Amino acid sequence: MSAASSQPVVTRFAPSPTGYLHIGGARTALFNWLYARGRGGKFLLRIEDTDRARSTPEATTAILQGMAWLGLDHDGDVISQFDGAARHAEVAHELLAAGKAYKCFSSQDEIQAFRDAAKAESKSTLFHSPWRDTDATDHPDVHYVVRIKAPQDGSTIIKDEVQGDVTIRNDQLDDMVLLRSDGTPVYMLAVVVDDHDMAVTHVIRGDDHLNNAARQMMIYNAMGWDVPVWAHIPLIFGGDGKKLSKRHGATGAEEYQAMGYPAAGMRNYLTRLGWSHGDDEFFTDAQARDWFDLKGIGKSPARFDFKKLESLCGQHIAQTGDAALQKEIIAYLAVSGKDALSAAQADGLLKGMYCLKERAKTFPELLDKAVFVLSQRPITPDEKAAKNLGDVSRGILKELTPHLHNVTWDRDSLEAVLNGFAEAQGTKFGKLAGPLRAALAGRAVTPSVFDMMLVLGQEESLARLSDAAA
RNA sequence: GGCCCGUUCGUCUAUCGGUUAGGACAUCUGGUUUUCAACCAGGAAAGAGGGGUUCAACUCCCCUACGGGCUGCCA
Repeated sequence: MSAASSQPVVTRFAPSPTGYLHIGGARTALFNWLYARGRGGKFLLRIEDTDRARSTPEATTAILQGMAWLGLDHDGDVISQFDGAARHAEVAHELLAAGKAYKCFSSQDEIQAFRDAAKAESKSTLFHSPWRDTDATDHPDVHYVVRIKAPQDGSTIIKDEVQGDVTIRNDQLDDMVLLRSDGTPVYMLAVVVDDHDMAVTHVIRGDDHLNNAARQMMIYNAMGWDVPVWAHIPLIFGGDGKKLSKRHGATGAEEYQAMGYPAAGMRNYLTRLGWSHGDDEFFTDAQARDWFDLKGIGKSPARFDFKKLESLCGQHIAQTGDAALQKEIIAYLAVSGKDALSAAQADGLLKGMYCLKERAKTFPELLDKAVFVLSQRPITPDEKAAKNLGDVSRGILKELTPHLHNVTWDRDSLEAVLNGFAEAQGTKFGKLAGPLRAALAGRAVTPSVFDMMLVLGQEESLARLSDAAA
C-alpha cells in the first residue's frame, strides 16, 4: 500500500472544460467530496484545460456552477492545468536527463504508416521507437517528442480500491509521449505531476482511466514518487444500459437543476447510485459523509433511474425546512428562466410550505400545488374546477359563507363548521370539497381545503368564496 | 486485432461457501381518505450460459456469450 494511507486525505476532481458538468462527472466529484469531507481531508478542483482547442471559459463556468448547485465546495483555488505547463515540461526534462526518457525523431506519418501496417497484419499496434537507445551524436536536427522508457518486462499491478488488483503486462505499455514536438506536455504527464504536486492521496475517477493508471505509474516510478490510492469507479448508463447521452434526456447537472430537483435529493440519489451502505436508501449529507467509503462502491455500471430520483427527492423536500425550501425554489425559478415570485407570493409560499412539501417530488410539482396561494383574486376556475361551480354548488357556497364569518380561524373550528354544515345539508363534507377547491384555488386538485383556508386567512378565503358564489 | 474491466428481481442494490437470496424504486391487489399525493397491508419478481473445485457455490477457478474501456504528439 502506498504511503498515502497514513497522510491526511486529499482528493480532487479534474474535469475537462469542454462542456457542461456531466451528471457522471458530478457523481465522480461527489464521491471525491464525500471521501475527503468525511475524513477531514481536502477536496481540490483542477480544470484540465491543456487541450486549448476544446477548452472554453464558458465550460469552466458551467462546471463551477454545477458544483455550486450540488454544494460541492472545494478547498483552495481552482487550479488550471494549463498554467502548470512549464512545471510539467520540467519533469519531462528531468526524466530526459536521468536517462529515463528519450528524444524520438520519428514523424507522425512514419508512426501512422507503422500502425496501419500492423493493423492490416492483425499485429500489435504498439509503436516501438527506433530512437530509444540511439546515441545523441546520431540525432537529426528536427523536432522531436520526448517519450518515457517503458519497462520492457515484468508487469504493473494497479492496486485499485474498487477493482481489486489489476495486473497489466509491461509489454502492453508503450513508450508514451511526454512532450509533444512543440514542447508542450501531454495530459498523461500533466495529471501525474499535478496530482503529485497537489499531494493528492486518493485518485477517485471514472474507470475509463483504469488502463491509464498503469501508464501513469510509469511516471510515478521513474520519478520515485509515491503512487496515490486508486479508485476507478464505473460509469453511469442511461435507462437502456447504453452510455448516458443526450438521447436519454438530461446529461448536464444544470438540466437537473432546471427540472427542479432539490440538490439534497440529487446528492442522495447520485451517492446511492453505484455505492451502498447496507440497505440504507434515504440519508442526510451528514450520514453520507460518515458512511461513504471506497469499499462500498460497486464494480458494475449503474443505470440512471428517474423514478427513484424523484422518490428520494420527494422525501428530501418533505424533510427540508420551510425557509430553506423557499430559498431553493426561488433559485430554481431563476435558473430555469421562469417568472420570479413577488414579495407577496414568496410570503404566501412560505406560509403554505408546511402542507405543500409533503406532496411534491420536484419544485415544479410543488409550485403547481401552490397555485392557490400564488394566485390573486379574482380566481378563474379551470375547466375541471368550473364543473364544480354549477348553480347548485354556487347556491351551497352562498349559504355556507355566512357560517364562516364568526368562527375562530383554526383547523378544529373550521372542521366543525364545515362538517356541521354538510350534515345540515344532508350530505357529507366530501360533497362540499369540490366546490370549495374550485372557489379557493380554481382547481379540482389542490391541497387540503382546510389547509388552504388556513394559509389564505379568513378575509381572503371569504372573499374568494363570495366571488365564486356570485 | 491485443490488453483490461464488468454481468443478483424491470431498475438501484445486500449477501463476503451453508439464507425460505434481504431492502428500496417501479409494478399489481386490498385498505384509509377531502381531490391529487402521501400513508398502511399484502403479492408477483433475480444469481447470463457451460464446465470445474468443494460435503456444500450467487459467492472460488476456467471457458463462452453479452456489455464497456484502453490501445493518440485527445483529455
